[in-house]
Amino acid sequence: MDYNHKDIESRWQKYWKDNNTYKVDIDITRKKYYVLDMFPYPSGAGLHVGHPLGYIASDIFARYKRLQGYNVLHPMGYDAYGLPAEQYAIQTGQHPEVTTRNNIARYRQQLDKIGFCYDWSRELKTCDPEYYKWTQWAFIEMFNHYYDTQLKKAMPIEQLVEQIATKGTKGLTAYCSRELDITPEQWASMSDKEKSDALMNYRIAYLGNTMVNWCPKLGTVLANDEVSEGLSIRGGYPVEQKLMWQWCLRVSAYAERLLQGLDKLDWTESLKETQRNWIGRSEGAEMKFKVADSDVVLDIFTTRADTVFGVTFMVLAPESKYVEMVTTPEQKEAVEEYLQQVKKKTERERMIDKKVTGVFSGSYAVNPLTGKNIPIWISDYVLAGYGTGAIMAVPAHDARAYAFARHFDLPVIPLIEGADVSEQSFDAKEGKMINSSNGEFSLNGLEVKDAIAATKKYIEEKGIGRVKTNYRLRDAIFSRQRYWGEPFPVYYKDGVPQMMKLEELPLMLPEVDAYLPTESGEPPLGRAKNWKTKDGYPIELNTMPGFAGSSAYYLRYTDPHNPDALVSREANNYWHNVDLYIGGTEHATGHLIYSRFWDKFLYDLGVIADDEPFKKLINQGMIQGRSNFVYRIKDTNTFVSHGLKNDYDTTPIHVDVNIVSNDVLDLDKFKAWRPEFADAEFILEDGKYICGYAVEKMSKSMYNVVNPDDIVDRYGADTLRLYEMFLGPLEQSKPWDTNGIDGVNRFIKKLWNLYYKGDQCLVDDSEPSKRALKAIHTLIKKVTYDIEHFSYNTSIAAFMICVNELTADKCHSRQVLNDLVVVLAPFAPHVAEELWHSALNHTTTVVDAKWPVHNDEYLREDEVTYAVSFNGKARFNITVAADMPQDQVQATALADPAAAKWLDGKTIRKVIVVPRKIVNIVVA
RNA sequence: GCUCGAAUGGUGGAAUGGUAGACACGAGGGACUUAAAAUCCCUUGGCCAUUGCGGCUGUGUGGGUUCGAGUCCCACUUCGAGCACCA
Repeated sequence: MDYNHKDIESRWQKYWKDNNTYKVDIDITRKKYYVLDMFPYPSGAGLHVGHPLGYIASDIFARYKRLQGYNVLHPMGYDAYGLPAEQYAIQTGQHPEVTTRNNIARYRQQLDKIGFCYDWSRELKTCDPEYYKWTQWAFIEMFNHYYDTQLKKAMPIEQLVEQIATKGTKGLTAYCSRELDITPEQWASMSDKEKSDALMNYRIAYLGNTMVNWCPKLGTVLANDEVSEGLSIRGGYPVEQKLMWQWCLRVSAYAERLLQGLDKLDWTESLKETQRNWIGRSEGAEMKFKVADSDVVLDIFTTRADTVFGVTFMVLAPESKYVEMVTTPEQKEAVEEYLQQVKKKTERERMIDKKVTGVFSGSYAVNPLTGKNIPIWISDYVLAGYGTGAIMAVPAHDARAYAFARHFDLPVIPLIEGADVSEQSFDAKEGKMINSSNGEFSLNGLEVKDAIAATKKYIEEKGIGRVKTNYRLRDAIFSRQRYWGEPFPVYYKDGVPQMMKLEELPLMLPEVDAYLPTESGEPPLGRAKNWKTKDGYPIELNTMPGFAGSSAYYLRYTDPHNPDALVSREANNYWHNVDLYIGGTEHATGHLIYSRFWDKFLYDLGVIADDEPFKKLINQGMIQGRSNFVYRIKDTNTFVSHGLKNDYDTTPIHVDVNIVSNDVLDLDKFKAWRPEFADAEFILEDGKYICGYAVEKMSKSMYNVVNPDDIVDRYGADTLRLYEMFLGPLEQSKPWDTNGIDGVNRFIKKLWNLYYKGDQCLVDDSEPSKRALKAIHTLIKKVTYDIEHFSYNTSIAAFMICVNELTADKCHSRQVLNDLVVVLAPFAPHVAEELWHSALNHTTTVVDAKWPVHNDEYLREDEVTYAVSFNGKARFNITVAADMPQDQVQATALADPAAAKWLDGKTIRKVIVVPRKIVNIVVA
């Protein structure tokens, strides 16, 4: 029989399913290995060939590990909550659950065709109440904990309450939004509402009145990672800053641990760097500047404490709380006008508009080192959300302050020797300090680095300031004004938020009559009937954001049906965290930060055993589209082939890549493609119509989407799997080009035809030749190494070489095929399984076989050819016994008649023998 | 602007500091076939030679280290990614 992928693949997929071949359970006799893919959001468009790239890579690794004897957990599920389903629901009125369910069914169908070894009994969906019960639970736990800066971990809020009640807030070691000053007596007399408000300063999940990214078009707030350059990532709509009451997660409390944790992770440097940037640790000092003739003290943050002597003005963010305190009556009108002006601008306008704007507050601050008065300005170039929202401006050594000073004609005092500040500021942190002395304390002559340290020490001693580390990482805004998300397990009693009890969970997402905000502007849940507790208290109307459900899903897979816990201790102790995580880099500052945060929190609670979720992470590259073009001659219906298009005035038109093969257009299919092309005419070259091409994003509108189903149908899943891996290095982005798939398809056919001639199976028990043994053991060695290093493309090249060798050797040895099939099984499981049973007559599945170990014995050569070179230039070859010692190789090379020509009386300075490669003779 | 990564044939891409271009696509030539498809064989970085062996050159640019550099170091160019009024 000829190789028939349809028959083989459907048969084995059914077998695996019927026999639960890939179901795994805790087995303490075997070591575990956990391989995870970033689960997909099931979009309406289905999978294109780019999606399975990472899944195939992880599947290969999972199968490999299993063959090596590990108990491999390899699950799959769906990130089912999300905006597209909701927007579709708004347009059509169809319940998002219905569209989500349909999309999931289609995804599953597509995935099943590719032959993955997922344990589907562990499948999960984030919108499943049995799952989101534990998302809600984690939120409640976050509400009930604070972050202790001394112990560096989350602690129960009751402990904090007790401390405040007995000792007040003085000396608390709790990470907080702002420092409070409450005595035990005051605490005792506070109302429930006041206490609740106070505690919101400490809770890890808290209700905060914070500046948020509000996207009017989407009608919801967005997290920082969902916004780029002032536009929403989804949709690209403008985002404005707005003060709103929102649920937040105190991710910033974990900034240092999130940063430190990166060091021990096996992730790519670039991804770790991205996270480091995002966390944005910066060491500096917080300093106090008294306001002249007032009790107000400005706290500012600076990384350049050394430049205090050059401060010529102060700047406050327009949103800063200080603005009100320092504005003088004379300046009130001007300040208010400026604040109005700033407010009108969107975040994006504020960023794009590089014009220097600002207004004088009327007040002066006192430089703590010089005692001089310096004006306090207000400008939107200072951000309210970073540091203290107030800065000391040193125009000589900061570009933004310089621009500001020049615009408003403020003085510039250079502090570094030789720095020319007549045209621009000198921002570099190097050079010797000048102009920096007040008689008592001097930095003059010091290097910048030493000056920073000296100043920090001095201001701490004098109580003017303190060393402070700031982070750019902000708390995560956790509320979304949407329908299709997890409801908050929160209700309000006299305006005080209360958490539901665990036994009341899951709090099910209610039905609504429409998915839009209510007329009064409440979120869609405002439409739900009886959205209150049984005691009649109103329930929170916001829902949770997308990252809520994806933050701990990897834990749930290890114990997916547990009704009593997110994950049992037993399951967690066995499966631990993810050994290998594969997914796109687009989640670098979103999911991968939140998940680490969530994990660390659960670790603090003692619920799980590891303080990092993903030990090793591989980012597969994006598969881009490869679009094809036809060239229509202007105002005609005639199309000219790519090579001749320059002779005409043409317009390029995208053409469906599925009717193009090797850039040659199928003319009949083109005419049938769209009615307006039915009577198209063509100008051909060499009898063919050659299309142009370009690499673009894979998308419907470019007609360059390739559906994996079509590939599987035509070539088979094994070919698809091999080809996706053969395209290039896993981590690299590359365009999908169906040209070339014939190569790997031919490989499978060659393999098949090596062992089958018609119906006759050629496998025999003959002793394999030396050549065959060398071929197969080279393969085993190479593939083992390559899988460990995720270099799948070179593995596949190794398979091709091996099969070519075996074909040339006419090797039908059972022993050789046995090893070949096992190492092939991770890559092309269906054809491997078929050969395993039909050709080798095994009764177990290849899945349970044992990974072979290569034997160096077979790789050893009898003779080795060395290239003999003189001064690095290759001249001739010598062939000697493989085990000849190096000095003899040298002697042989020098004694060769060909050497005489090059030696020719010259002095030999050195002879270098590189084992099995080169003999280099250095002559002078 | 700062940080990170990349640059190799017509194309995708191989090369622990050791004969650059594995493997595959495409292209050209040939075999089989009435023909096509499929399959198989040969050639395929460039230039020169091709009655022979072969010779020269070549991994974005310019330097350096080394017996020897695609690989290491320095400077530059281009492209990609991340961050970006973060004080």
